[in-house]
Amino acid sequence: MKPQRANSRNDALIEAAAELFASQGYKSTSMRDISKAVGMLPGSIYYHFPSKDDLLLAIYESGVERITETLEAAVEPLVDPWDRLQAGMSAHIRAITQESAYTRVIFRVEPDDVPKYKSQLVALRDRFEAQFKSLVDDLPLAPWVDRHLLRLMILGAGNHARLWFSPDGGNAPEEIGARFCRLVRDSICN
Amino acid sequence: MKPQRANSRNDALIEAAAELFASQGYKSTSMRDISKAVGMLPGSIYYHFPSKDDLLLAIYESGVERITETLEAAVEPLVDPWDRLQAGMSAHIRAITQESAYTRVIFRVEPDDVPKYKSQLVALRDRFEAQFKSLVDDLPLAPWVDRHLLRLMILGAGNHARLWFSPDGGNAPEEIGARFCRLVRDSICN
Amino acid sequence: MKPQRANSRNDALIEAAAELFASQGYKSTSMRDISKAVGMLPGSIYYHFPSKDDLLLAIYESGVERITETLEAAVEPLVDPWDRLQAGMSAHIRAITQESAYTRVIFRVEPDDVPKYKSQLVALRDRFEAQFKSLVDDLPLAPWVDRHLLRLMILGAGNHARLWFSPDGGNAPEEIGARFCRLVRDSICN
Amino acid sequence: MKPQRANSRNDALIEAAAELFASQGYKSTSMRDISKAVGMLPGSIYYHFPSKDDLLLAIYESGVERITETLEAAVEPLVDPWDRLQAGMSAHIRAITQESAYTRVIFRVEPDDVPKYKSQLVALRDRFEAQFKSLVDDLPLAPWVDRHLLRLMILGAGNHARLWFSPDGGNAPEEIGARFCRLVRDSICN
DNA sequence: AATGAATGAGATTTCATTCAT
DNA sequence: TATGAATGAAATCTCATTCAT
Repeated sequence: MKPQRANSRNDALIEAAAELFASQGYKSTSMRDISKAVGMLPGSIYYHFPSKDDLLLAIYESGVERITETLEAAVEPLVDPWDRLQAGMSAHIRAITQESAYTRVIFRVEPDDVPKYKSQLVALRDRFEAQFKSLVDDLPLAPWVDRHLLRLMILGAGNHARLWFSPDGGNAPEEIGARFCRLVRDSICN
Repeated sequence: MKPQRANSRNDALIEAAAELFASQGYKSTSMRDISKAVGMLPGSIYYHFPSKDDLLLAIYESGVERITETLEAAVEPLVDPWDRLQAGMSAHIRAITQESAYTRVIFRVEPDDVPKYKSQLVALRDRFEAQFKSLVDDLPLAPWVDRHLLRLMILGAGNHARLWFSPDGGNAPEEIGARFCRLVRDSICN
Repeated sequence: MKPQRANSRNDALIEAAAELFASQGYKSTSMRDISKAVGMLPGSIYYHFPSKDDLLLAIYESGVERITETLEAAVEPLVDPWDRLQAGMSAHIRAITQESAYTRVIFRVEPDDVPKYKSQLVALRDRFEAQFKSLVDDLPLAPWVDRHLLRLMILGAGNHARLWFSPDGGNAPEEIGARFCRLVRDSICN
Repeated sequence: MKPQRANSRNDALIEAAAELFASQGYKSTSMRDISKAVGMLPGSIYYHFPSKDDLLLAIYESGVERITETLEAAVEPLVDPWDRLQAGMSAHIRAITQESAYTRVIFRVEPDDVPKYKSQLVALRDRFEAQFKSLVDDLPLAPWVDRHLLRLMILGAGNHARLWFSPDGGNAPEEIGARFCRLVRDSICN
């Protein structure tokens, strides 16, 4: 059984691409940028991936796999629905702000940017968002609450963190997740 | 009394560009696309705008002007802080989903896409977000509430609507705004 | 008799163009540059000149007229052939370095830049250079001297001043002309 | 032992560009012209040089290297200062009129044409001109002679040859150099 | 005499991709 | 596995020029 050695360049490549896609966007990142970051020539990338679009697809897939696993792992040991939601929100924010570039790419690059794989990318995003469905569905909520909209609000709030979160100053993702959760949960009125 | 006719082509141009930037993104929209949409040759655009970047900046400026005015108009006649927040959220969602392309561009195109004007674009985004600050600051809230984070949650929830809102099926922006507001305001626990 | 009023804009135009051609070169100067310098729109230039090439031709013609007149005026009152040469060299250097842009254009812009008028531009240059022919022919020279080559040396030395002459520091054109002349005339050996 | 074959296309490219810059000027030569001359597509040039400006800089550098080496080689075996000057002038004229296009470019294309590299181009020109300094400084001259001006005269005379030299009719560069030198050296008066 | 708007050709450059080695 | 060289299409932008008003 061959060790993962063969994939080592492959991994470096996809990782460098993820970093660049996450920070500059998909269209603004050229194959040359990626090749430079990983110390190859542009043409060499095509030994590993058939096209730039496929590179993105691979990153999306890796990213979603990671974020869903992370989320599942964070939520699984907990029982109380609110605890589970809070853990989920924290994991979401962490993934979007601190975790590897893979997860950041998912929210930085829009499926529209890659018509060829648009449906796949949308499906991958959905796969991630679906995890929140059960978290919200399990909550004991007042009957008037629109669970669908609640889920969208939570996701929006989390995704938005990508734009304002700063790792240095202030709070850790877990604290932000907790606070978000409490804002949603408790009556905030005076 | 000569009407603003002279500007009519200019307006058509910027509007077509806004529409394309909003739907395809900045990088994916070529000057050729824009020129075709408005019935010019690509080079002719440069009579009106010195560069593609400047075109985007103009759209951002127009867009922020519009959205801030819309928001101000929606909020101004109201007195009760929660009513004002709800009106603001509704206006936000409407601007992002239904209103002219100008406002949609602001949330579709990221400042990173245009390094030359990044700081200006960030400042324009900030100008819009600042409007929510007073709306949130005026709310009568429990002392434990982090108003800063509350504002970010509201903005995130609103911006996210861009990705899931469908004009045909379902609710109008105003209804979504109202529901979002209630989710935030009331205790949702059972 | 109509006053020169009608030509006033025309003159400003040609002068601005000369200034730009002299400092940036012909190809590097756009009609827009010229129009901006004179406070017109690019299209308006075409009321005065049928094309950019014609503008250059007019400048060349004006320039040669001026420089030949200046040279003639400098030389005419003198009788001694060496005095006349010295005066001619001084006038040449002054024209190339200090005088109006018209004369500077002649040596900055090469006929090759304007195929359409190449022969005319060459002829105009020649017209100027021809003036030196008689100056050199009148010199009392040793029989071994190649007057043709002497003229070319003198012209080359003078034209080259365009590249190193500095109006602030150092000598006036007249002093340079005198020194050049003496270098040629006197035995310079020790 | 592999020969420099890898560079052969590169050399062809730079050589073709030099030929075109020398004959048509920098601005009048398009990348398309160059690519056609060397049998590539325009975009392919950018594999070898990052920009047209860099192409010119490379040519300037090669050209100055060649001309300085040629000049040094011509002068080095000689001892008598006047012999050395004569050899230098001959080499200069040959380089400017007959030698490869590289050297002709240096005097055809002005640093002003490439603002980005203006200072470098000026420095390269200066490097060449500096060689004449020692040639002139070593001459046994009458005390009244301005060696600085003498050098400028010699350089001007030589550079000017670019405009009138004809390889077919008349004299070889060496003969012109010799005659120029004698004009400068001997008293030319009758 | 000049403007405002546009044209059409062409400029430089970028970029994903290919392919022989 | 990767390189070196190139392709071909398309991108942004420039520019001399035109023309109705």
